[in-house]
This record gives sequence, C-alpha cells and structure tokens, in this order.
Amino acid sequence: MRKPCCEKQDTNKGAWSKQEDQKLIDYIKKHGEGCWRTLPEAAGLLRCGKSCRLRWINYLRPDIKRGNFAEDEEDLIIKLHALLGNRWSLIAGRLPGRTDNEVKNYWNSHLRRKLMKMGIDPNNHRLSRKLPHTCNSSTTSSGLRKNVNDDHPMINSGGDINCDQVISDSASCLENENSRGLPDLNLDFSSSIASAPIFNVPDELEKQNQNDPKKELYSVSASPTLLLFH
DNA sequence: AAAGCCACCAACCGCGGGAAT
DNA sequence: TATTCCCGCGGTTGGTGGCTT
Repeated sequence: MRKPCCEKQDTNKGAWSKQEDQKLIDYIKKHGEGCWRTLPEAAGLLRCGKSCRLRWINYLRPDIKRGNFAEDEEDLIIKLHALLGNRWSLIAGRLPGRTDNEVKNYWNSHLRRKLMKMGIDPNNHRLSRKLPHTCNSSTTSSGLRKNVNDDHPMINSGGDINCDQVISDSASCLENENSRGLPDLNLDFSSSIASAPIFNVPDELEKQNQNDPKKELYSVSASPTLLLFH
C-alpha cells in the first residue's frame, strides 16, 4: 500500500515565502520536475506536493510569460473557449508561456465581461437574450436554440461541434457591432499567434482521442469549424 | 481619513483518470 | 479484479490593493 500524499497537519499553507520559492527552484534545477509526492521532503519544504507543483507550474517556471495579455492572445482565448469550453489546460497549451490558472483568471476577470458587454453570452458564445443592443430578429430567433445536454453550444451530446450556429451568430452580431464601431472579435484563426499552430490538431490531442472516444470532438470537429471561420 | 466596494490573482479543494499494488 | 494513490484539472476562495463615496 502507498502512503497518502502528505501529512496535512505538518504542512504550510497560504502564500509562499521567498525562501520557499528559492528552495523549490533550486531543487527542480538540480533534479528536474516530477515526483511531487517526495519533492517537498527532499527539497526541505513543509508543503504538500500538490502545492509545490502548483507553485512551480503557475509561478516559478522560467518560461512563464508574465504581464498583460496581448490582443491576439485575448482573441485566441475567446476562439478556443468557443471551441473547447472551460478546458483551460488545453487553451493554455496553445498560448506559449501562459498557464491554465492565468488563462482561467483572465477569462473570469476580463474576457467574460468583455463578451457580455458585446451582447455575447460568455458561457456559450451566443447572442445573449439580454442584449445591450438588438441584433436582427432572424439571427436572434435561430441563434438561441437550446442545447439541453450541454451548456456549450458548439459541443452537442454526440461530441460534434455545432460550429455553424455559433459562427452565424457571431458573424451576424459582429456585423452589427462593427457598424456601431464596437470591437471586432476577429474570428480568423489564421491570424493568431504564429508560434502556436492551433488547428494542426495537436499531437497530444490526437493521442487522447485514440484513448478516449469522448474526446474525439477535438480533432473531428476542428477542421470544418476552421473552414467556416475562414 | 475612513469605510465600503470591487477587481484581480495566487492558492486551495475536490474530483476523475490512470497507474501501481 | 479490486483497491489505493498520484497527478492533473477545473471550480472556488481568500487576501490584497485600488477606487469610490
């Protein structure tokens, strides 16, 4: 039998001190990442392995890009969220130097509001019923089709992406938005960060798909969506 | 100047998948 | 085959600082 992850009564919680950070950095520089369970003791830290892993991945890793998100990063997050939903680790994987936690926080604090201001429901990327303005009626009536199995409109219960729905909504809304001088979401994937090949379906997703039929939607549906976005 | 409110973000918690036993 | 544990993920919380009243 294995030991539990950590003896919780013996571990520190809360903010990390500079000394703790340094111990973690030094240890990982020497021994590399991994073995989070044994790392704290080996590194002389009174933390649980989970806490060490989080601190390293979200804050201490040398390749982390800190600071504000660029506009193209924002656009990319919005587009990927429309495709993938709250799969923050997958979204962050397409944004070099960004962590899932950072992307999630940024979404919740900035991008959700931004979309809502534009009259787009951030949960499903459709036009909201409570619009700050009115889009044309035909778009609205067809665009609010309820998906009872999944709040995410682009992913139905069968694992396919209802991209046409969202795209027509977004496009028609954007037409109106642009005519009013409001920001453009720029739904052209091809213009996003060059260093992050987005929809050459990532290897890791391919592998996941092979093992997990539920995840098939990532690769199967990405291509037609791209075509429509273009 | 103080109190209240809000936004941001680091960190924690609980859960699920998969590997190890 | 069943059980246990590790790892990674997404949701949520709590501390902090800035802004408004």
